[in-house]
Amino acid sequence: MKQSLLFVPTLKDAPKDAEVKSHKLMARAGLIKQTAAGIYTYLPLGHRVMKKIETIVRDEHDKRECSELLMPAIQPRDLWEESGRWSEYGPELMRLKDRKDRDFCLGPTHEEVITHAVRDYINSYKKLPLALYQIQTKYRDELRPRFGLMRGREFVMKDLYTFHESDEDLNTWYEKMKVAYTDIFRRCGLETKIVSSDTGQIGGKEADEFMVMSEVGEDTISYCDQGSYAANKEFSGLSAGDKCPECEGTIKEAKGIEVGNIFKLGTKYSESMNAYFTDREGKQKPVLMGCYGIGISRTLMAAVEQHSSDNGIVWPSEITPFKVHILPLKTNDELTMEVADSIYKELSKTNEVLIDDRGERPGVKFKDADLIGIPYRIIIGKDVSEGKVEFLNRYTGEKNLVNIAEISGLI
RNA sequence: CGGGGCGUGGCGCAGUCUGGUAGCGCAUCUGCUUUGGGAGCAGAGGGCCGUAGGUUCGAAUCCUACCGUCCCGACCA
Repeated sequence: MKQSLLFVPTLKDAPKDAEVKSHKLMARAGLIKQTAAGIYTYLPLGHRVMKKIETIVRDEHDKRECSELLMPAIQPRDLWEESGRWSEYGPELMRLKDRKDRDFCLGPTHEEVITHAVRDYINSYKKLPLALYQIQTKYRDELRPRFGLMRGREFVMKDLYTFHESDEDLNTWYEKMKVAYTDIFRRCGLETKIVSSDTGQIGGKEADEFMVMSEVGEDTISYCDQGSYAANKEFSGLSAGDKCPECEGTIKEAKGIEVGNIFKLGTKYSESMNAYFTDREGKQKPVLMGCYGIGISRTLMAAVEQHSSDNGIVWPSEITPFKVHILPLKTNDELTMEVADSIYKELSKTNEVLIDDRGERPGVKFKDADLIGIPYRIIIGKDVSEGKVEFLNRYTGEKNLVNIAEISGLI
């Protein structure tokens, strides 16, 4: 891809309303642009990374026999009356009316819609289990949107819903998805800590959150310095210095970004919304449900927060918008452009390559490239006349002058 | 929703206290010179000063209301 055609509006100065590092960088690197409070446009580079994250999410779900579907963002009031949440949810629910004055809401989550979608079909234990997910834009009219993509009023989320005939089966899937989530975040370059949590507004029995340790996190995690115990401080009530409830260790505290959560919903929605099936004994039972969320846009932000300095991002390999960045320093030099073009064509056969074809000065190109954060950089400069270009590995910081012919072997 | 900021060309800001009709840096356009870390010189274009009222001969500046936005706190992927 030619950089001149990609639309990467980089900024020298961060917009003044950006506070945390990742927000500043995402604005400066031309990944996102704020449209309203808590509402953002994903520019081409940001969008590419989002798609990479979504690809990983789809891969890890599909291989565990989950099926993707797509539900509406606009949801009718009736379904929310059935679950009781039209009145329970409060002002966070974005409500609107159609021209006939009927009530709707913009979905903050999809338990109602998914239950409605499957309840007529799931009439027997033979139809279970079932696992359905979507990647979709969610709406929550937050009291206070915050920190760029960290807490938006509109955000992209993956939500999975599972349906079971027994607790054992729900537990099996719950554990299976726990592993899937850890894998997903690891592939996104994020190490997560699993902490047990309250079930909150969604309701249900048991829940775990996936936290990325970070200074800018909104949650405080109480964790054991020796064992594996970790919980959201808000619910556990444990503070730094307390004894671990599971072993001899001592509790410590850290800030975390919640990038995912999983819930055992039980029968909250199946009972209220009449999703019953006939079990092996011929009895009518409410179907057991689980739900599992991943904040896709928040994961994007967490990745930037973790993999950056003040000068720019260094993308984890699986979610980088491009793998290779070619910088021809003199765009008006024939040899430079010839070499740049041939390397570009060669590498593009098997890689995503961005070439900075703009007529900018070297300094501008370097600064922008640092910001944008593509892991491998090929600089075509002075030594091109001797058949050499510079190869920079941004993970290691290693810079080498290499023969043009050797380039493809290094990627 | 309470407390505190901020709103002036695309971005970052000065000017507001003490009213006199808008300025700086970057960016943009033209020309020349430059070309390995956000170039130099010369010239040019671009602003309902958040909105609406009010005070005044005169308002970016003073008063009132509203809107937007950010931060801190109470709720949440």
